[in-house]
Amino acid sequence: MELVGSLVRLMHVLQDLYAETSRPLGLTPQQAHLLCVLLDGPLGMTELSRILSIERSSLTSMVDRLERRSLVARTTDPNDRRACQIALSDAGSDLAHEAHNAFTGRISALTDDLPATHRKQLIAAITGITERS
Amino acid sequence: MELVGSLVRLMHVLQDLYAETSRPLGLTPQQAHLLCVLLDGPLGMTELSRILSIERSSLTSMVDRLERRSLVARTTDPNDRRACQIALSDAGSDLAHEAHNAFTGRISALTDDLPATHRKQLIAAITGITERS
DNA sequence: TATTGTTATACTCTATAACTATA
DNA sequence: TATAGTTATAGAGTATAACAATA
Repeated sequence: MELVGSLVRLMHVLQDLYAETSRPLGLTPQQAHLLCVLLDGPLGMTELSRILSIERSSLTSMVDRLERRSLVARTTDPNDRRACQIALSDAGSDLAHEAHNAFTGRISALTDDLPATHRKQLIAAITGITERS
Repeated sequence: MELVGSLVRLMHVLQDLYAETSRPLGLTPQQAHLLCVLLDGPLGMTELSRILSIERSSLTSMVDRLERRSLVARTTDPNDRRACQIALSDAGSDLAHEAHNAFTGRISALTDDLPATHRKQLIAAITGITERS
């Protein structure tokens, strides 16, 4: 099954690229991921932990570190006094956009020579894989 | 550029799957990766750190932990008294095969409904991407 | 001098278990 | 009772800088 090997190699290549791209921005890959997820809007801890596939207690310390750097802020949820919403600060939003653009640029450079038809097929195949997981 | 988003999602899906598969074997994803790399034969620290994309000092502690569990062993390099070779023990080899088979099974399950022609195209496209990195 | 690998140190990531406050 | 989030703790991953031994 050569496809499996290809996918695993691709995962590692993208992981390395993600790490190399995050580092010069002063972010770990996990921090970059968190910030980019928040680009779609604030989220509660439970929802964010689900999206990032980490325990809530692990997320607490990640958010602590990012909040100390004023990249995110916890705000209270008016509808549920137990809950909080994690939102990007202005600086966090800028950095998240910067990271997102950097990733996009780096990955585009790997794929920009694919003809449009192959590109469409590739998107369809990958989407099929990720939707089954 | 929708392709970039697809690739990033794929990376995260595969990372999660890799972690979920490693855990019940008592391995972190990084440890599983290390053991699987050694399936092709013993390697020196510098070469192994290059393959895993981590610093040699980080690798030292990883190998320490695996050696404490008797999954790998350091052997001296007869040609260079500075160097060592990291090799799988019998138990480490068994576990590496088990991990490899588990990954293969899980990823196959995501891709086994692709027709052979699409599969070939997908392998070609992915190989093109990874070879450029 | 250059290379191989290690040590020391400091952070970060992560999970488990126990906890508080609110629903 | 159940859920949202935190705290405490422990272990693992990682990088940087300095080092020892050998090439």
